Amino acid sequence: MTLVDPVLQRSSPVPLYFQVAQHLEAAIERGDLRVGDRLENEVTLSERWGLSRPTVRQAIGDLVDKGLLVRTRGVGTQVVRRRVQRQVQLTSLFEDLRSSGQQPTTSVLVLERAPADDEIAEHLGLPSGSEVVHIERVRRARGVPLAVLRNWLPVTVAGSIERAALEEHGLYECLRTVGAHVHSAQQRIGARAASAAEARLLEVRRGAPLLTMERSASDDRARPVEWGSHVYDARAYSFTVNLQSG
Amino acid sequence: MTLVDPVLQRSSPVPLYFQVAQHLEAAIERGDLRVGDRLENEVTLSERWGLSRPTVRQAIGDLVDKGLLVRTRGVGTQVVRRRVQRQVQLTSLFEDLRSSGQQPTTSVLVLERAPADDEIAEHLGLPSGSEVVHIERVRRARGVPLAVLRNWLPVTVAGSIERAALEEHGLYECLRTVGAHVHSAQQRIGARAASAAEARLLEVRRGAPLLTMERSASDDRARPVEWGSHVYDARAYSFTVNLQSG
DNA sequence: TAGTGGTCTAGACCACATT
DNA sequence: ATGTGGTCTAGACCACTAC
Repeated sequence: MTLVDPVLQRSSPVPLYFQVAQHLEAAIERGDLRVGDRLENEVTLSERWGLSRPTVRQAIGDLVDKGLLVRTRGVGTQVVRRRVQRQVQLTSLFEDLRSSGQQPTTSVLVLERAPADDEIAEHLGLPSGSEVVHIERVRRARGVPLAVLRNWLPVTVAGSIERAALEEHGLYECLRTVGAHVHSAQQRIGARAASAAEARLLEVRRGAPLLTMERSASDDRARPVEWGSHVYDARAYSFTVNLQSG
Repeated sequence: MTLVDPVLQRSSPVPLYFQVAQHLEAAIERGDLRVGDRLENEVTLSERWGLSRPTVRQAIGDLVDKGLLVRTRGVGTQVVRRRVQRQVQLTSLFEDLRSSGQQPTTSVLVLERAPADDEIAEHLGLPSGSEVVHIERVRRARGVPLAVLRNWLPVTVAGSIERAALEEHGLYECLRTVGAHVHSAQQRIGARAASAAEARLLEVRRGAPLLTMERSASDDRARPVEWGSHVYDARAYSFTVNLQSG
């Protein structure tokens, strides 16, 4: 037995199944349970830990959903991955530089209220011509521009966002501090040649390959929160997408 | 009450919670339940349908995971989306043409066994120089080439794949018929300028923007199944990525 | 205060994979 | 034949939201 029993706190507000899931996830992360290892069966675990089987099952089920475990009827439960993978990650020179201690920067070109044109209004589910917050930013590393980020948000959501916050933190971080929680987003990733204006902003030649991303984001009541249209220098950025059971 | 009761078949091998989930999903899809509508509470539903509350809860939970419903404690369960969204979808001229009745084609340039170079061997978790299956295909619509798809697979997985199958069906479809089930995949999406060779194959000018995708796929025991490196004409393809609770 | 979902129990029987 | 996960029941109490 390499798996230590969890220390369960029944008085804690943290649900028991969650405590168990955290314990198992930590054991996998630490390497106590390795890829390919089998867990003991659910009945044995629940008896040893003094829990009902459904409670243990819920914990295991959560880790299955996270992609760390697989259950096979008649066989058992096995570890298949050591770490949780994020669904989508923008792997960028910008983040690499930040984590390696260098200081990339974000400068805000535009932060204004303006009437929405038809396309923006449609994306945000607002009447055409409604006032919206329009943000335009440039990301630079060592002074070299790498990305141009353009966003439009309902005034009700982003009316109080400040320029200084946007230069220090990501947009979603700013939205959280204002109480807007993004629940789901749809992104469209493509590529195209740089227009003259984009080439000027990004200091690349006209026609250079750019990675593009358009995004619609909504809160948990399906209300539109943000629409964005971003372009990235293709040499500096790529997207990583992780899929399961496809 | 706009929601019709489900017809439950207790003798069916289909689980009750799944029958309920299908019934709710169909009602949402049909529009009987619209975005914003609230379900009756779980206790009432389970009593009316002659099921235990956990069974009804599991059905609702599955649709929450699919992103169709949201549950809020003290409030209730609401519809937030009408259709299930696929996690990642390659939206392409190719698929558009197929669904509009036109006939796009896939031609197999290469289907061979060859020793893996270091990079391929690493991606497939094999010793360097191991024999692998190497596939190279071109996708065309109306005779115009739109994508070049290059894949490498372990011989144990793809040893019996045939040229004709690859010209008729997608790679993953072929893998399923051979008993290889892809469980998870990691994709890296980027952009770059077309090399001379790529420009020739895709009939674009050298330096034209291409959308690129590299993919590692594994089965449910975390064994590598496939590694692929694809390039797409950026005018014809884009990726759609759907995120939740991010 | 009333009503909702969130958590938990202690069983039961079944389907499937392995031996 | 055995052991595993898959499904299901009939309750219980709690935490949160809205009024």
